[in-house]
This record gives sequence, C-alpha cells and structure tokens, in this order.
Amino acid sequence: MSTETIGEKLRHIREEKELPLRKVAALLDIDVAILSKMERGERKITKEVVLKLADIYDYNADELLVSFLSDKILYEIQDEDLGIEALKVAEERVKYITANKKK
Amino acid sequence: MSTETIGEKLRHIREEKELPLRKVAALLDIDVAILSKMERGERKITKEVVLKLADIYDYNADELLVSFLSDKILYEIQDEDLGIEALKVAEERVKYITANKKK
DNA sequence: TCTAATGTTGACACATTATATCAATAGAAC
DNA sequence: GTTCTATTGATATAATGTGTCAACATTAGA
Repeated sequence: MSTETIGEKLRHIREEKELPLRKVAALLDIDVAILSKMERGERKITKEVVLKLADIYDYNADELLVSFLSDKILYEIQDEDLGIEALKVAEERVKYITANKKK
Repeated sequence: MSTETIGEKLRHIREEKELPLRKVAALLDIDVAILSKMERGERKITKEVVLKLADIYDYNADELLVSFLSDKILYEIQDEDLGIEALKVAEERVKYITANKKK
C-alpha cells in the first residue's frame, strides 16, 4: 500500500526517469520553483498538472489521480479523531449519490 | 443513513427546537445573513460554529462533526469517477498514520 | 577545487477567493 | 397592514493562492 503523498510519488517517478526539474517544468510550461514546491508539498498540485505529468512520464493516470484525491481528502481530516468515521459516511453518501444519478 | 448536508441537518435541528435564525445568530455572535447562508450551503461552516451549535442545540457534537467532515470530503471528490477509490486509499492511509502515531 | 547543472528558498506583486457588514427585498404569521 | 423572519445582493476588506524572479545551496564531473 502506498503511504506516499502525490508529491513524493511524482518526485520518485521523475527520478526514476532521470528527468531534471528544469526539463519537466519546461514541458509543463511552469517555473522550476513551482514544480519543486509541488513535489515537496509546499504548493498545491492541480489535477491538470497531475494529468500532464502522467502523460510526460507515461505513467498510469488513474493511479496518480487517486493519490492526488486521497491527498486532498487526508488534508481535510488530518488530526481529526472522527476522520475514519467521516470517511465511511462520505463513502456511503457517494454511493447513494452515484446510485441516484441521472443519465 | 444520512444523506443530508451539515447545513440541512443544522437547519432541521433548529426548526425542531423552533429557534429563529435571529436568536441563534445572536448566541453565535454572527450576522443572521451568514447563518442563513451556512444552513443553505452558500457559505462554508467552520468547525468552531458546528461545536457551538451542538452546545446551543444540546445535540450530539460527534454526529455533527462527522457530518461536517464528510461534507468537506465530498466536496473534494465531487464529480470524480475515482472518488470511491480515493476514499479507500485515504482510509488505509489514515489507519497507517494512526497506527504509527507517537505517544 | 573549479565549474556547471540542479534544486531550494524567500521576497514581491498580483489575482483570486473568502469574509463580514449592512440594506433592501420577500415571505409568513397574526 | 404590521411584525417577525429569512433571503439576496452590494460593498469593502481580509485571507489565501499564484507566478516570477533572484539569491543561495547542493551535487556531480572534470
């Protein structure tokens, strides 16, 4: 199971591919500093960047998106005693919403 | 199972107690308009307000907090196909973090 | 060690978003 | 109609997020 943040994950993938921040940042058309901070969790990563990086690294986009989303979820419940309970309720509600969605 | 938002829930409780927004807002020391918007989901509710309302309404604080937190979680994964998957990963990560927490 | 490539940090200005406050309006109860 | 209640929108202000850049630190190779 993965205990990495999306930032750590992206850094590991980039290091695996031996790509410098400079090159990846250029492909993303963003500043090197921003990408550096994103990988270290100092700046929030956007869904758009995650998808572009999946393309650049030729890496499974869904896996990265799940990591990205679970990061955001964890951020909301960090340090909350009722976190697990809230996750379970959220899951039930998502299933309910999905089941009753039109089209 | 509850499919209500925290705002709807708080409104129902208030109506049950037959308390006007005016009085509750006064107890919270906030503007009536803000409380009205919070109940209708137009403004974000803070944890602090949730706890104060649990006290004012003499209502189970944990239940309200779980509703509050699951609202925030749902907001993060709304319209995401991988929402359920992300919730499961988040739950695993919370358990891992909790199990390895110091003290 | 010198040099170049790579990555990190912090300051700044700017944009975006959130927030409180208040007045005007609408609706319901009587 | 009057009063109590709730909603809406405008405004100003505060908080947060964002990109840009330069200085600094780190690493690797010659």
